Amino acid sequence: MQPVKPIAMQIYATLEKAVKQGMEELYQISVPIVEFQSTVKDFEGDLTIVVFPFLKYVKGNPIEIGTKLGAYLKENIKEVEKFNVVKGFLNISLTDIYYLNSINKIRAQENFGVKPMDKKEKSVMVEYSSPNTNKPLHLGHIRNNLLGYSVSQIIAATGKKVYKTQIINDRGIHICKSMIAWKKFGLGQTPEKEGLKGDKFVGNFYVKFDQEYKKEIKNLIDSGLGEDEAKKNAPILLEAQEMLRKWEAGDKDTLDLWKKMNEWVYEGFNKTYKTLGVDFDINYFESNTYLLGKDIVKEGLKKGVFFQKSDGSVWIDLTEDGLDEKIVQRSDGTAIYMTQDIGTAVQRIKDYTDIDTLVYTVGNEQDYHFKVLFLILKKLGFPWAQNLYHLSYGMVDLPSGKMKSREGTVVDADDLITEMTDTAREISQELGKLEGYSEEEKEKLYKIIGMGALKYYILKVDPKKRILFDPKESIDFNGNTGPFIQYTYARIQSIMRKAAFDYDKDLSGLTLHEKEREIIKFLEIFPEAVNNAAVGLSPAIIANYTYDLVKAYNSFYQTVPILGSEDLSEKTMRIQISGAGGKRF
RNA sequence: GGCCUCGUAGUUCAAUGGAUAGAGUAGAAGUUUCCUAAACUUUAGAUACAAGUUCGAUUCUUGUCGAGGCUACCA
Repeated sequence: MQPVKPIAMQIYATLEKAVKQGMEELYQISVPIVEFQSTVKDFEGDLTIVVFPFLKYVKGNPIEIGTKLGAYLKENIKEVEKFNVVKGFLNISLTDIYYLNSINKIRAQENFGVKPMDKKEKSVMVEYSSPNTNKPLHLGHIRNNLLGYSVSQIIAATGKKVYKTQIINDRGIHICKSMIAWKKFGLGQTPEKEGLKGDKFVGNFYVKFDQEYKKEIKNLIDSGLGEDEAKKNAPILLEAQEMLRKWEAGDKDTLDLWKKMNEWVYEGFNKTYKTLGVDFDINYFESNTYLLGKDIVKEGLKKGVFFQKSDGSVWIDLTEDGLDEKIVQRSDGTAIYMTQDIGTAVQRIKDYTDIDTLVYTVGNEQDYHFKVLFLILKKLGFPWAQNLYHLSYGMVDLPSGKMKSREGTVVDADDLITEMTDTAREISQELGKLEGYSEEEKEKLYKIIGMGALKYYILKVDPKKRILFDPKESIDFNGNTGPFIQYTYARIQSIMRKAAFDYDKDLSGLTLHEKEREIIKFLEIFPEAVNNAAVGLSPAIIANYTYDLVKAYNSFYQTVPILGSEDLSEKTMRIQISGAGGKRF
């Protein structure tokens, strides 16, 4: 697995310059780009220069060109120890001294040398989660939350300030349904009295509403009504709609109940967020934003970006961009989802003048919506409109098929978290790994391990791909998993505790094991991996990178025999490597 | 119908246009005087199909087949 190929980064610039100069001297041509890649195992060398592209500029045999170039590099660059040429590939071996210097430089750098993506230093706002307040979080939210939070962390690691936000869908018919059901069937009940998490408590009433609604429909049909008529005229639905009208009119009792039920839900959400390890800097509530955007529509109409149909509805024509016409305001003058999103984006830039980039973590079923949204904002002429990103992710499938709340095939977030922790407990006890810890410490560790497994399992997959999630079998603790990485990390820490050594020892004269060089190569490209992940909005890049590094480390310590304390050379080097790598897992 | 995304070992996932397509797991065979064996080593196993561009294609283009999504005056 090589999402980012291990290439000795620190010598890049030197080599690139030398190659260009070499081609100039040898063939009197200038090559604009030098292509590097890591040398494939089975061939000797650390990094490889691809000669083929040079054939565009100079006629000749790639092997001959490679050989001459290799000789030139060996002559002029002291870090080049030797070289060989296979077909059009010039493989270069670097000296141990180079790696030793490199690891020292890496150690000295803050954050392992991760550089900001660009120098503008504007901040970024990342939106994720965006739940409805009528039911608990599920597996889909877990992928959303982990992706959004992880991307926030990655961008922050590149030196930018990140604002994490969620937009909470706290208004609308769905919450009114829960409210009506509570009034009818649960008056006086509270989550505390029932011993339930607040979101579960409210979600149960949503389910109850649906049951009652179905019952009423059936009764109406039995009394001779058509199905569509019955669906529209079920008394409990009419009550919910009436409640929504009251809410919009600002009726005090309705608002009080609404606030109370939402508070219960938030309390439940916050517990889940805390366990997942995600948090937010700002919350936006739809009850505050759902009227936004209308003034912008008015302005856009004036500018001619939008047009009005005879019934008064407002549209934008995107046929030139290969899309359709899209409505942005209803004929009765009210806002729709799109209007609201336009307004909210503008509002966010107003609220936080230091941001110029918005990232939306939303499932790929809304690809079209965001394509349109971004296009509209561009046409409206906002300068930041070119920095809008939809972090689109695939659905989470179950072995039984798609998750459908109506069919009861939803995996509840809290249940899943509990199950992961339980599995971690079982396996740990079976292996007897945690003897000597207190019960409290053990429980804490089970949670860390279980959540590590879940997070890694979700994040290692390319966001845009669907995930097949088998709660029983898919989550493993062996192999390419979170616990495997955690375990390696723990071992590295253990070395750090046991071995004392001198970081400033003169390292000249040491020789390196082949696998040590491999590990150093990974450390060298760590900044690149982070930046790639930030640009691609893909934690999977870092997950896979980390796994490769950990695997290289494991392979190393199994291969190289432990030396006596009198022979510090190899041991010291190894400890330095693990020290540098340790902090980042 | 139109548009978008995805098709890689039995299975779950990798691979800036580069060399012999990598890992985990499941299968077969091994390793423990060793910083914690949740490990390591060996072995078998795949690019849906067909054209095209290229020195070179899992990657880019087109078509076919298959899976999913979007195509609301819902959010």
